[in-house]
Amino acid sequence: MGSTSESDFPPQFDPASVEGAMYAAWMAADLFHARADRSARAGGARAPFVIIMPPPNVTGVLHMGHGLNNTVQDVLIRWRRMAGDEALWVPGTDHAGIATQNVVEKQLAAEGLTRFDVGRERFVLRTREWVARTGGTILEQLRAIGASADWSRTAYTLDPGPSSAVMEAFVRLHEAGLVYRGHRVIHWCPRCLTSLSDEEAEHEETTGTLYHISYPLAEGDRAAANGTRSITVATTRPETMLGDVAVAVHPEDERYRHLVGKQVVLPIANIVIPIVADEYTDPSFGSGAVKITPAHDANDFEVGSRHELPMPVVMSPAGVMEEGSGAAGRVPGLVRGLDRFAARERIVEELRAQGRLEKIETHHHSLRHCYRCGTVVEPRLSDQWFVRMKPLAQPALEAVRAGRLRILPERWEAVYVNWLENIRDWNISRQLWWGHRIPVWYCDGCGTMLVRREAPQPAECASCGGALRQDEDVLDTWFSSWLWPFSTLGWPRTSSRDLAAFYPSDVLVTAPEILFFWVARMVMAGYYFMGDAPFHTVYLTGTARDTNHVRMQKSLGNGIDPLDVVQRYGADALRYTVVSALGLGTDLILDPADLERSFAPGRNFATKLWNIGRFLLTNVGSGSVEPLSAIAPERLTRADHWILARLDAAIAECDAALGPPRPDGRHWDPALARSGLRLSEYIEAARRFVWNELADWYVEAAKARLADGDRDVTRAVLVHAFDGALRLLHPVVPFISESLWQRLPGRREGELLAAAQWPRPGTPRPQPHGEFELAREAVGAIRQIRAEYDVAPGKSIDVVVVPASTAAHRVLADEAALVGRLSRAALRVDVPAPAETAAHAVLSDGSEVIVPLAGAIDLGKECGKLRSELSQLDRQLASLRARLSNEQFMSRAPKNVVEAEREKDREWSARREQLANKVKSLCDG
RNA sequence: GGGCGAAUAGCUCAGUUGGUUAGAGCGCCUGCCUUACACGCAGGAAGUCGGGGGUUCGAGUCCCUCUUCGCCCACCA
Repeated sequence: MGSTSESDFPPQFDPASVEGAMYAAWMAADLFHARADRSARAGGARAPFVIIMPPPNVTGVLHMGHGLNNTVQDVLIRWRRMAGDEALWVPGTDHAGIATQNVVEKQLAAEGLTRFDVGRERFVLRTREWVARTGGTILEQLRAIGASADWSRTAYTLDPGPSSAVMEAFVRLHEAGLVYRGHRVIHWCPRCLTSLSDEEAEHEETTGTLYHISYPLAEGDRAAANGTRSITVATTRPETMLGDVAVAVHPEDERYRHLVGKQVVLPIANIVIPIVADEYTDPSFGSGAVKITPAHDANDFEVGSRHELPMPVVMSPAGVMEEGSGAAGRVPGLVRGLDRFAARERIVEELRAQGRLEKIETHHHSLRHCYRCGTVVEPRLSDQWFVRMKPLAQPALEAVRAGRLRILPERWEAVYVNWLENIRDWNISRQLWWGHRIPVWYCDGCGTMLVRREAPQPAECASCGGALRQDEDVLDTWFSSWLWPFSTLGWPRTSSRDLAAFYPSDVLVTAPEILFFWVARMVMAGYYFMGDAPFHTVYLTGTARDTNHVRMQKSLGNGIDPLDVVQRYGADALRYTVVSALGLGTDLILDPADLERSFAPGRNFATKLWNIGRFLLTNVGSGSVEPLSAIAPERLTRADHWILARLDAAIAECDAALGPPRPDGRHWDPALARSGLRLSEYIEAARRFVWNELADWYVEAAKARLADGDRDVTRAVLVHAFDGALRLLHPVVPFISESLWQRLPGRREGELLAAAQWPRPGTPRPQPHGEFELAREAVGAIRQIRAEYDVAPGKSIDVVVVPASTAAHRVLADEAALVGRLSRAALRVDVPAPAETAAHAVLSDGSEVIVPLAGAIDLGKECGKLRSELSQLDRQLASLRARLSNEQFMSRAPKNVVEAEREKDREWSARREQLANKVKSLCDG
């Protein structure tokens, strides 16, 4: 590093040969490691800036969603690190209960085994080994995209620290009465063989069938029922009728009032059940009578409880028809042993045969599915552990309402609030083997229940000395996740320095899908256990989708492997492409079939940046460069002032787009709460500066001056401007920017851009740098004329400029050489021009550009062009003047708007006059 | 069923509290290997801002309505 010879500079950046070494250099400098003692909260001098990484599944592999998400986090962390914060990005992985267990079960299935064949202990061991072997791959992959996380703090949900946090949280909540054992109907996945939380049972619209079945009145009741022989119920799940314990009608439904208290015979099962009245029944739906199956429907469970009805379970955990608890004699041989869906068909057949099937209609409704495997969820009566959520939700709601916590894009705040307002208790026990085992023991002898957090497990019952048996279940994966913002920092050890120095964190970057699963629960846990929200900002990213806007998914084969992109175009190209496409709240649309095109923006930019550096560094050379501060302002040219002003503007735009890193105080100022985190705007401002301003104009202007002008000043300005650009760009394109920055003259040994200071605007430019704009405009006008009249690119032409004012005269005369060079023209100022054999253009200040092109000018065409320009200007002027002479506009519009319109009027008038004169002399003569 | 959001150039998106002639990237057309870059340079074409109505001196921006997409939530069997 540090050399600037041509041989170091192939025309294209070679990411493969640079990225690994660069990452190693950052690691060697320990740049990503945050120190608690430097945090202002622990006596240090720096504001902490903390991001807790959403822990990917430990066995996962990197996909585009991770690429997007972690790029955003890395950009923010690198930005704040440069800005002088003690920046901490905590990485980690999640044991992912069901997901991981499913994978290992699949491996077993390939060997013809189930987890029950190998037993709990060996299964857990095997899973642990597999995780040890393949886990953590994803964290390695994050390094490949440049993630600057603090790897010394890498956490894993099953590590001792986070595990003790889980036990501590469970026990504390239990002591507070917020964790309890509940007996009720929950969502059950017959494939995963576990209960699920409400959030894990996802709705999906489906077209189903509504079966109308007639239940005959019991023999003794027929006479008393005024001739009514049967009652019809409607159901989408006939197989559950075997578990029916009643038929319910609305208490005020005149059609059925006389039947309440009578009994019907449940077909197929041939059991007598009562007709009850319950307000739950909707008289307008179906027949107005509903079958009640308390063990297989959450609503029916409520009805059953109210009427103290039995609750027979007619299905096995795997969804096979069987006589479970309280269901003796209810499941006939006809369906026994059949899967629930096969049983449905068989029962429908049988009902039809018995003449009990009255009607079949299609019915649109939504069914719950397991979020891990997609299986239709079966409501099932069972005993589970729950967390009482209402008390926890209150502070989490308050946080958003009071502006202590903001969610971007803002519209998600309403979703968050709505969920918390209607929150229901959280089922946290899972009938799995992979996870944190519930710290509860039961004594079979005396029935005592023991809830313990201590590591040595209790051996025998304290009251009767009987043997203790630990609860078989594990906790929901999300029960460890919701503690993540503080369990990773050492909680519950209150002596943890990290906890004091880095909690609460700042920004949480994640996908909207887990707003409820994770984000809202983290806020609740933060308030309950730490007394403070875990972060002040939630940034919800969009989703990676293909060109048909279908979410990228491994199973659909429409994914993009970020590592593939890194290999082809480099990590910077990947990151730039992602960031530049990341408008707040917009999805990332990429074409998996055309990586070339999808990542062209990033690849093109990387090459361009590299070549700007290539030119600039080889021309500046390795000799010492004066710092800009040592150069007297009068030595600077218009172009120098201009590019320095543009740099300041770019810095200001980047800062504005990134926004305030944290609220000022405990609450977000409503005026600022929605600002910032506009990553695409930030990178666009930086791109525009380095490409469209520095490269397109200043570097071009500098070529001549490097050859025969004031070399030292030009070199100083080039280096200063490029240094500023690289600093602004570094968070997005860390590898290429660092690689170039290392070659800038004046670097001290070992100095790294990744640790360099984020740029600040310089002092305001003392000279009117805006004058350079007139020169740029002249260049543009001449280029336009050249293209229009097909002047050969190599051919130099004569150009005359007639300035509109003495100020314009001064500027254009000074810059004539530059304008000439940039437009391949011999430029003279203020010489009367030949009228007819020339092409004409009028600049915005009214100055006129005249290009004599003997023999090439089609006067008719030229006049047509000028006339159309004139008439367009006239139209605009007319509407402008209408506005200016409109009383209401003049009295109601704000002063600055009126003033701007007046200024516009002056400029346009000057230009209009010039144009009109030109048309008159050229065309009307 | 309830709630929310979106509709701007061929594609993906910007357009700040209503106020210049609605922008960018990719794609397209024309011409250029101008000794940093063809992954580039220069020039250019392309939008009745989804339809209709309204408020206003002024509407892509605010209101109503229709159409079409998307998202979240939901115990009507």
